[in-house]
Order: sequence, then C-alpha cells, then structure tokens
Amino acid sequence: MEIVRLYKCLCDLQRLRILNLLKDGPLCVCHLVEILESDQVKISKQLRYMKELGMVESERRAQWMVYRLADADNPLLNENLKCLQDCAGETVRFDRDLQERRRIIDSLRQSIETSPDLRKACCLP
Amino acid sequence: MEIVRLYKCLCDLQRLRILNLLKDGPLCVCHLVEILESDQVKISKQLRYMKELGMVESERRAQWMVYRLADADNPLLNENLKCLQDCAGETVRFDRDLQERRRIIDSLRQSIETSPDLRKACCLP
DNA sequence: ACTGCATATGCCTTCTTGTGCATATTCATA
DNA sequence: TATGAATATGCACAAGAAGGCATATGCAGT
Repeated sequence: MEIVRLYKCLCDLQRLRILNLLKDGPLCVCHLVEILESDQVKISKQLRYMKELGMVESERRAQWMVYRLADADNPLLNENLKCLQDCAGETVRFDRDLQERRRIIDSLRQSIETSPDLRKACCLP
Repeated sequence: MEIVRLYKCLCDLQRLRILNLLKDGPLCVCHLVEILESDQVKISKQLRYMKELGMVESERRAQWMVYRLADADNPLLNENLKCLQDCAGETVRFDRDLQERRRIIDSLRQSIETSPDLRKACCLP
C-alpha cells in the first residue's frame, strides 16, 4: 500500500470514522450509514473512493455489500487507527461510533435469537 | 493539532518530503528548493499551506525565511515521519533528501570556514 | 535612493473531492 | 416475471488544491 494513498484516505473525517469502524471488523453499508448518521449515496461513494485507493475490499453477501480493510495487518495503518482513541477532542466521536456499532449488532443478534426467520433479512455473517 | 489537518499535510509527496527534512531541523526556503529540485514559488506555496494547517512555523532571519515544525514533539507526527524511513519503495527518496541536506549544509559550513566573509551571505544560523 | 537577492502573493487554469438528485443494478422472494 | 430492499452509478455543480506566470514585498549593501 503506497504511503500517500494511505494518508489520502485518512485526511477526511468521514473516512477516518469508517476506517475506525472497519478496524473492529467488516460491516455492510447499511450499518455504516446508520452509525455515521449519513446517507447511502455519500457512504457508497466514500467506500468506492477508498476502494480505488486500495484501502478497503468488498464482498457481496446476498443483497448486502460487506466492506473490510484491505490490509488489516498494515502496521502504519494500525498505528494511526490506534491513535484515534487517544486523540482528545475527536475521541468522543470515534469511541461513540464503536459503541453504536456494538449496540446495533447486539440488537440484531438478539432479534434473530427470538425470531429466527429474521435470519434471512439480516446482513450478519 | 487537529488530526485531520495533520493527515491533509501528510497526503502529498512533496509535503511529506518537506516534513521529513524539517524533522532533522529548521531549513530556509532556498535549501528546500535545492533539495527537492523544485522551484521557489511551488515550495513557498506548499509552506504557506502547511502553515495554514498549523504544521510549520516560520521566522525571518535577514533575507531568509527559516521554517520549522510547529509541534516537533507531536507523537502522532513523529511516529509517521519515523515510518518514512521504513517504507520500502519511497525510502530511497526520503533518505536521499536527508543526505542531500547534510551535503549542502556541510559544504556551506566549509565555505564559511575558509572565507568568513561568506558568513553574511549565508542563511545558516 | 538604487540594486540584487530571497521570498511571498495574485490571477488564471486545471484537476480533484464532496455533495445532491435522479436513476440503474443486483439480489431475494412472491 | 414483478416487486421491494440494498447498493451503485451518472450527471451537474461548488469547493478545494496545485501549477504557471507575472509581479510584489522585505531586507542588505552600495
């Protein structure tokens, strides 16, 4: 991964938040939209841009597209993503994004346990 | 220093090379121009941009402008600049920039030792 | 005051990025 | 094959960023 491409991906707040979320594992577009409180077109376009930069990969699962970090082991990327948690000021948002992520996914899992038919209508792996 | 501003500064190769050079200490514009084999207007404009982002500071010394990192102790910045040396591919250039820097400054110091009048026509501190 | 050197600025153009709106594509299901 | 849900794409536009060229500013020495 070319270093300037990496920084081009990091130099926008929305993309930073996306990377921060993907660091914890793959996510589908609809969850990103919900967590970032944005709209589908914006997020899709950011994801395409990040894909062109080689930072994320996507995989279709039924009607959902699941995105993940293309090189989750890249030390420079990880070092920078780790720093998001330490960065005062912005921290609140990055932490809150991760909490929101857990909340959404946990709630999805619970719904499925109680009514297994939801399984089909769910983008969880 | 806001994190997105930092990355905006890192996401361009020329700016990366400038930061890499300033990491070793302050430099005046003419040396940056020489080392980067660029022209004065381009470098001046990049420096202004970096200054607006709060990444560098400048100080006039006679007819020269000396630029330095605004926050040389910023851990996130230093971590990233340190990585430049490890990044295969680009490494050659970043290393060569630093060598060129030493070459120019050493040669300046030597000239001054042999003919001290040059002292006035030199941007060394 | 005039000259020369180092540096900065203004204007114009081009490329890139971000956004909005409408629409297309893909898949699952009926 | 028609429908709905999730996602992607095309087009038009505004803002930001980079380069080219000319010119202005600031300082030192005469």
